[in-house]
Amino acid sequence: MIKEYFTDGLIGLAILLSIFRTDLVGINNLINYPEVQEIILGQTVAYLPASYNHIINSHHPFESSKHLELSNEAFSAWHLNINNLPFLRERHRTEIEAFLVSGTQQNVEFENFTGTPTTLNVEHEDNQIVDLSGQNLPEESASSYSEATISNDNVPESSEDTLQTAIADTSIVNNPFPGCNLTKEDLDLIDVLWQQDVDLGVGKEVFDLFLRQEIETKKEQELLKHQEWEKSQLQLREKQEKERQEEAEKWLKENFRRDGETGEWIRNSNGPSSSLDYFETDASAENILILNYTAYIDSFTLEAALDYLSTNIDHALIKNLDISPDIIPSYLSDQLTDNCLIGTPESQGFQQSQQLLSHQDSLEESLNGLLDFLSNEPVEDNSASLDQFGIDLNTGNLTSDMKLDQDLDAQTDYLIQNVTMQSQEIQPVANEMNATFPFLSTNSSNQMNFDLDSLSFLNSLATMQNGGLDDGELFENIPVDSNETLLNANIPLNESMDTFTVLHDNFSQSLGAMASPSSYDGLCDSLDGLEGAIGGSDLSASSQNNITRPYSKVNRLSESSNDSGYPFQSGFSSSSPASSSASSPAGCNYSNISTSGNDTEQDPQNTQTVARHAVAHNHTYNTPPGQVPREVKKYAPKEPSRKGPHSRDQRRLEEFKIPYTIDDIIESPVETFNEILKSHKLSEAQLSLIRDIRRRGKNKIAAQNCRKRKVNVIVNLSDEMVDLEKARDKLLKERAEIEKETLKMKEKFGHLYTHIFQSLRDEHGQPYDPNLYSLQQTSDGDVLLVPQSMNRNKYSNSSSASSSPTSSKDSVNSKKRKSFDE
DNA sequence: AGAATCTGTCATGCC
DNA sequence: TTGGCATGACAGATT
Repeated sequence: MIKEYFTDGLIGLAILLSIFRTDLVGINNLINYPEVQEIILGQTVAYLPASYNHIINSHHPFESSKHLELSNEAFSAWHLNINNLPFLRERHRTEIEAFLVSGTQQNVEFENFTGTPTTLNVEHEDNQIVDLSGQNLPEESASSYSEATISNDNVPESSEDTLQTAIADTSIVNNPFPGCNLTKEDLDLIDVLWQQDVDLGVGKEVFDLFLRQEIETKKEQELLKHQEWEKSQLQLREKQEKERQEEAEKWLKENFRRDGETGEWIRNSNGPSSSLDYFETDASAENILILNYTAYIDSFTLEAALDYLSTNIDHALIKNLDISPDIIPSYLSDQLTDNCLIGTPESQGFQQSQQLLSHQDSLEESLNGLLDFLSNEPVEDNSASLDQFGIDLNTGNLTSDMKLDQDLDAQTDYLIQNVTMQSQEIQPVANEMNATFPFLSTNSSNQMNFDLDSLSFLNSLATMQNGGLDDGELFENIPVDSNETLLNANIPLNESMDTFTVLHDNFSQSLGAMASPSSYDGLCDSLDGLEGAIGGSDLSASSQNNITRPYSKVNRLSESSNDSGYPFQSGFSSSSPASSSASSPAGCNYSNISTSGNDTEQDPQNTQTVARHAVAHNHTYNTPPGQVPREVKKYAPKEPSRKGPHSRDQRRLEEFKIPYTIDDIIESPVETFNEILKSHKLSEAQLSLIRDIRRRGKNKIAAQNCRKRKVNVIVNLSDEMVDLEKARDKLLKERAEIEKETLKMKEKFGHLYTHIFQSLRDEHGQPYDPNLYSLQQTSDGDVLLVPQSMNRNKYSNSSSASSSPTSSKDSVNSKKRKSFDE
């Protein structure tokens, strides 16, 4: 009877606590371990798992759902608050449901004895029920419970003397805890607590150690099962990701060729892909599409998402995706029919979508529809689901949390998939791009009303892709220090080129996305080169620049490696005019000399093509990590004036009348070189000179390669550092949000705790003294009113009790004894 | 003139 | 053992 007085309050408290626990479980599975639970929730040694739910369900499935708010206004408000917390809604979509078990004739005695038992369930998104009242008890346990109930019912309530006698008399004969080694003191303690009408939240039978061990074993088994399931899911995801990457890699290889030296991906000039041709020949508009895709997504509001889906998704595309129209929310389907199939102009569609939005019951409903739609999409690793758009349920906005530099991987994955898919279609790629990303289309004037004429640099890019762009032109239009990657979609993109400077950091990623995720590094690498080429990118066909343009260190490195190839593969073919002239004594021209054909990183077959398309990096290797490389000093393009050993060697070669150039000596394979040494009668001095020349030449190339590698390492580390800094910032932000939510929940918990505790009354109708009692929750979610003496015992024994479950159990017994003594 | 940078060379270790 | 590569260190050239 008294318990009925505060049952709902307890339920509320239990739910609240359970929510905390549920959330923690979501954060990390380690939380499930009892030891961790103890750390987080406090010791559970004094707590006893309840088993109302399963016991009653297994024997008396007469529970009826009951809204808790019906019986407690405060809880009602709280319940609503909890449900409306974005913290919960965003992460778990947790629903809170409580069941009040209604008694029947079969268990009315039970109710009389323990008050109204309650079971609390927190139902998760995946329909997994977290039962707050205990685990799945084995059938025997339930039977045991029933027996215990009946047995205890024989004991008159509130009759201490009779109870003592009864227990004393029946403790051996009718031991309610078969297999239990509880001492008489333990049993006495339990009964004293009963008589005090202190709700232990459990029946006496749960003191059965054997039963509790079984429960714990079962719990561990479930945990293991869950972990295995997660593992298999992870493997499945990895497998899918791998397949997707392989496909993308295949596509990339069909259309690109990797520069053996720089690792950059160079487009095949005669590649078979129509999509690439599309990108190139129709370049300006489509590259703009990619860029604006990222820009648009960045500030994608929910309204915009709905608008996009409702106005622009083509049924043809849906067919391609093998999506049944049935799975599309009806309102979307209607809109699709109206706008796409019937061909409503997009501007009109936009208005209609606005009306549509206004006709929705709520933004939330719209969102659910969207989520359903996206979740049914067969492209499983479609990472562009709205979940990743940082949807704020409170505002309906896709928040700017989705920083391009952090989530772009996911977005570009989405983009890549579609691009890849489109490349296989018969239709012109442009049409499909418009179908897939209509908001990127230049026709989507209602959304992105930019002016193509202002995007001249992209035209320049297209030109560059065709190999015709001088290295300086592109970046004169692109300020390179645009570190800010967030872009507000409200920025009118047609204003000026300045708008696109903000996009610059995303530029490489977007283009990388055009290729494939697996090629992302390669393309990004090359585009990083674009990005960092402050001193002018090196398109290595810089022979045309040697006179008119200054060249940097990068130039020199690239020239020596990219231009050369390996001209001596067939021996001393180097008496070719080019080589000879390059290495003539008068022309110790480092910018033209072909000395680095031995570069192991390059693909000799493609060297010439690579040289035309290669984009050099700004490898200012003295720049400390994290620091923007300062402008590369431009060396005068004049002929090297110094009279280094190279020219001296050439002169000595002539003096010795050795009919080979320095390049011949350096570049020839070992076999050929040895044959030359043998075939000519050379003096020791001549041989020594030739060997020295070869050794120095080889070492020079090695040094150049070594320096390039060093620069690359530094650049990569710098990039990595930037990424890590961004990741750190993101995590810090997340932590701050979580702490904020936690604080909020703690506050609510405090209020609720106070409310419930003040509502409790003892058998005399007096409130419990907060100094003597406290409410605590077990690891199973049960809420107990625990005398402070037990707390003190618990804390005094905490160091030894928390080490293992076994010691916890031992400590339970000792505490019970102590409490009994008191 | 001096600092910063680039580049070739040497020495050394490793394969 | 030899040749080649990688790399630190150094010095001269260049800006």
